Amino acid sequence: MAANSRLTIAAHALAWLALARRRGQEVLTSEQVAASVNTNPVVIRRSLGDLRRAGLVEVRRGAGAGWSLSREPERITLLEVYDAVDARPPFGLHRTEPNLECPIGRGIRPALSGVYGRVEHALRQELAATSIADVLRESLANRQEPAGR
Amino acid sequence: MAANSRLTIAAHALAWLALARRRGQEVLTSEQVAASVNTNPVVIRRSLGDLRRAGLVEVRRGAGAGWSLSREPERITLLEVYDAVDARPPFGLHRTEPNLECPIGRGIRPALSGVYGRVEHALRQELAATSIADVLRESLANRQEPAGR
DNA sequence: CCGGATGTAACAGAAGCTGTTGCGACAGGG
DNA sequence: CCCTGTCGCAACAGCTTCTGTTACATCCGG
Repeated sequence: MAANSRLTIAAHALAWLALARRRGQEVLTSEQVAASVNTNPVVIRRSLGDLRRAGLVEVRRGAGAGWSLSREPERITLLEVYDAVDARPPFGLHRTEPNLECPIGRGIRPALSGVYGRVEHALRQELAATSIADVLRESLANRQEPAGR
Repeated sequence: MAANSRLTIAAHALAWLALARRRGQEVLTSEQVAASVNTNPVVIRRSLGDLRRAGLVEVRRGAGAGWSLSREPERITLLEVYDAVDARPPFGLHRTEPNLECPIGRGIRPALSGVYGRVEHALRQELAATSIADVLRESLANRQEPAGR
């Protein structure tokens, strides 16, 4: 499973920030977020750094520093997160140029680019339909009760 | 560009087989296909082997061996090719389990699975809308004339 | 049988992602 | 003014995946 988990990590961090905000805690440190995602704080700083450059979160430095959402979670879509983390597109073209002497080799790349463009568009539409608030709500609805307690 | 070019390679090979069939040449060797894709014949055999297991192409062994389409290119969709080559899904979940003590960590995975499932569904619908015959037609339409001749 | 082509294993190189360490930069509090 | 906690970022290792390559066994039409 070496697939892209960047979008997952970023969405997790944002949902956690959204929940903290709702609970009245304005900022979280990268270490606090990392504790929930179960990874290294530097990984979280990298991810939140992408989101900061995209204007989705804000950071305060110095003592008492931490991260907070730039706007309400209802107005942050997964599409924005997807663009912010710069995930790799699902399909790539030939990594070496096809043989241009061949009629297929000559025209296949624009042909597939068209198809892949439509796929990407459909993917983006789906991501745009879900907000961080939706993710947060779904997460809270889906949490199972602790097994034996 | 380490992205998945498997679908691209397979679609290229199939379009080439479709064109050869239209021209009256029933079978092509992996070497002939590799010459158009501009890669190693073993790469093509791997790819076409996937397609053979999915029933999209047939292979004849022995002398005069080679590959041919199992059915008309109009009836082979890119979705079938996608399933045959077993490309990786665009998004992956956490590679380490999130912290289950945290309300987000507990419910985020099913929440994101739902979103990712909808994305995958949209992607599949787009791929199902394009056939190898479409790819062939688009390729022939898009080939640019040789620069100076 | 022979020859040409496939099937498949094994390996190397390149690239990407994650995790980790280390250190400089920054700012609020004492 | 310094101290301390936190971020920013570079660098590196480990892992995995993908592609390309070589090598060799297997198959089967002529």
